[in-house]
Amino acid sequence: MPNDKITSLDVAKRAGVSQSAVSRVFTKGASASQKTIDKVRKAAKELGYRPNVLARSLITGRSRIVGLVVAYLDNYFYPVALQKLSNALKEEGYHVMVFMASDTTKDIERVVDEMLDYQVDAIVAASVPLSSDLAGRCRDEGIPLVFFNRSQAGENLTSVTADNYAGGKEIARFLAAHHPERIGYIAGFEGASTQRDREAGFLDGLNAAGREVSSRTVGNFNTQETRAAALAMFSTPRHPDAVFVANDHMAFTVMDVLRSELHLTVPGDVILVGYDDVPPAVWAGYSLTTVRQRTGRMVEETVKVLMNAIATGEAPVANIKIAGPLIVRGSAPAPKGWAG
Amino acid sequence: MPNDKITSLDVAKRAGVSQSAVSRVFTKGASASQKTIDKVRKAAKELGYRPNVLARSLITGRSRIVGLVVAYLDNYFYPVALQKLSNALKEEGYHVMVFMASDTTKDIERVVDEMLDYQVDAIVAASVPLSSDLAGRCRDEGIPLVFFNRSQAGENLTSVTADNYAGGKEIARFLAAHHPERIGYIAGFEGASTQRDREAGFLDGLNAAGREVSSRTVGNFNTQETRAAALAMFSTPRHPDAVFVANDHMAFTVMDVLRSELHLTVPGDVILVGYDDVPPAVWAGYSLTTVRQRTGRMVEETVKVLMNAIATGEAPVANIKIAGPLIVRGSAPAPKGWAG
DNA sequence: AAGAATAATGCAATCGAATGCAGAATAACG
DNA sequence: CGTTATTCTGCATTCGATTGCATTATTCTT
Repeated sequence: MPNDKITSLDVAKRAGVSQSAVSRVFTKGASASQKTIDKVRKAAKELGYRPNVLARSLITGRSRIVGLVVAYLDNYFYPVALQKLSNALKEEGYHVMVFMASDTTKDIERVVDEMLDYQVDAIVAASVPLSSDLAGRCRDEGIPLVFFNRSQAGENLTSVTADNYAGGKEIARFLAAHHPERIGYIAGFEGASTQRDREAGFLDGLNAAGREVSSRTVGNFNTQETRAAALAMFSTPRHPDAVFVANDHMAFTVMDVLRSELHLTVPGDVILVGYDDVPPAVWAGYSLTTVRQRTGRMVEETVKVLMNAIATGEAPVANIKIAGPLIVRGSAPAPKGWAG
Repeated sequence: MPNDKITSLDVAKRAGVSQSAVSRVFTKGASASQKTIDKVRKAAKELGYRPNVLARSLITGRSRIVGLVVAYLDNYFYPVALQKLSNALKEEGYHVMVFMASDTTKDIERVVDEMLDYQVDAIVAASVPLSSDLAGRCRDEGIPLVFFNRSQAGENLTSVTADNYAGGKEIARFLAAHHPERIGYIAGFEGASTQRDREAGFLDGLNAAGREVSSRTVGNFNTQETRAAALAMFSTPRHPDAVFVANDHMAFTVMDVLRSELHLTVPGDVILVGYDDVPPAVWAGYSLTTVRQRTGRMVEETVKVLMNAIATGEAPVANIKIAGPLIVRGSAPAPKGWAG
């Protein structure tokens, strides 16, 4: 109640200069004499003044807010990414506003509206399918948009993803080297580019090794369906003895089903590989062999693209792919002669 | 490039009304005739107009932004909470801006400054120790502040937490009912109220049952130290056969150490209870008995308190505790005659 | 149908800072 | 030391809305 809103004018009065002078001191790139700077800084400190970002945004037309749209936060991958993104943007003087979107088109549309209302300077869409007209809206408004962990084929949009195709291929090479009897694949949500690319790489890789998938079911990136998919695949005597599950979270579920419900051992009866390398993959209870998503690099690239787009005003169309290594752990040990 | 910034003035022109009229149509609580509303809505739709939230904030003095400070996002508990908080606030027309803070005082101070710069209407501090002068700053600025999942003793601040004391006590009752030989406790970071309250409840509960802790080590809420703490506690032959670990993530680590490194079985050799009920607790690989934090309720209460504080302008001092049930799973099955 | 009460509207000021412009102060230079 | 080139500074305007006030249009009463 004592001090209600210190404005640049208050500081100006106390420092004996004009309001513009105060503004200039706090606007980098503006010119002010050392004497003025000192006076203003001193007065500002005494009053506890800090520029009102919102007011500044109004006139500069930049809010320094980046909108992040996410559908789920319950896949470990996203919180990790969010954390890194937030930190990286902080370095650039930007901040993240979180927008949750359920998967319905209607909802996503509303979310985009809300982001525009807040005048976000850029949008990061993490695994959220923005329709092309929504993406167009953003382009029209001049707001750079990056798809994180999803690419949208055909349309010239910017995306940053893991090199899912290469990863899938590497997993194929790895599993084939074990010379298993039968190879299975448990797919994620078919609409997701991650799913498609991983599978495509996997199939091509198997092909190159003269192998193919003997069994395929769909887990849709959720626990319930994954459990069903695992049961369907492994309830028969001639089940696969090697399986690639499209992401880590599904892989955990599959492993649980194998061990607890079907009394199969991993890696004894079945060797199993996931994708993402989320934190629990390293936990001894799972010790999952998987391909790492290099979240740090992905975030770095995302920030770089965004900052560049904001600076130049023109969004570069690019599909950036970050390759990640295969991390060999207990669920699928290295085959004889495996060099990595 | 075609349409650069549609303002209320553009809409006004097209609808043949004054700019104030447009504003009134989009400001709820303002009066406008049906005719005007229709004209404006139509023009707005045609032009794709939406009010600029930042401009509005400037004059109303409310940004409709809630600042969330978090230190870690790598404990599953926080992403879940964030997701719920974001959704709950969306209902109220607010949005969450995320601020990551490392544990250093300096950094937290900077973060608070940044939040104030953005004119946030309220602050939620999740497990971050805001010093009392920082809290005072917020109070002075009239910004309601809620501690989420941490309480700060003595100082009259608002907090929303689980009823950690009661939870700890219940765990004691539960473990005592197993009549174990020796009972252990692995503590979290001693500066955290969650840690202190859980332990206090646990000790009092044991006491009431005529038991006490035979071994205590500290895991500090992080993996490395927890592993060391577990090794220290269980490397001796007369190790505890029942243990309460201060949170789930540490409990997973402990379980991993017991099983993979010390070749002890859970629950055969040791029964083990955690706290939080984060998603992996239900995974078959762990199947952890734990006390649930009712995140949904906690978030609800947080939002309620904040909205009320924003509306009335006066922050109510309250320490809201949400009790949560003990969830019995495989790591510590129900003892004979356990009713819950 | 006239007068009172209420609702709707436009005008103009305002929120807090950034910035173009023109004039003042300082620096640079010969 | 006089000029010219720079750097500073203040004035006034602007960003895109909201809102108090005065005025006009409606609705309600009787």
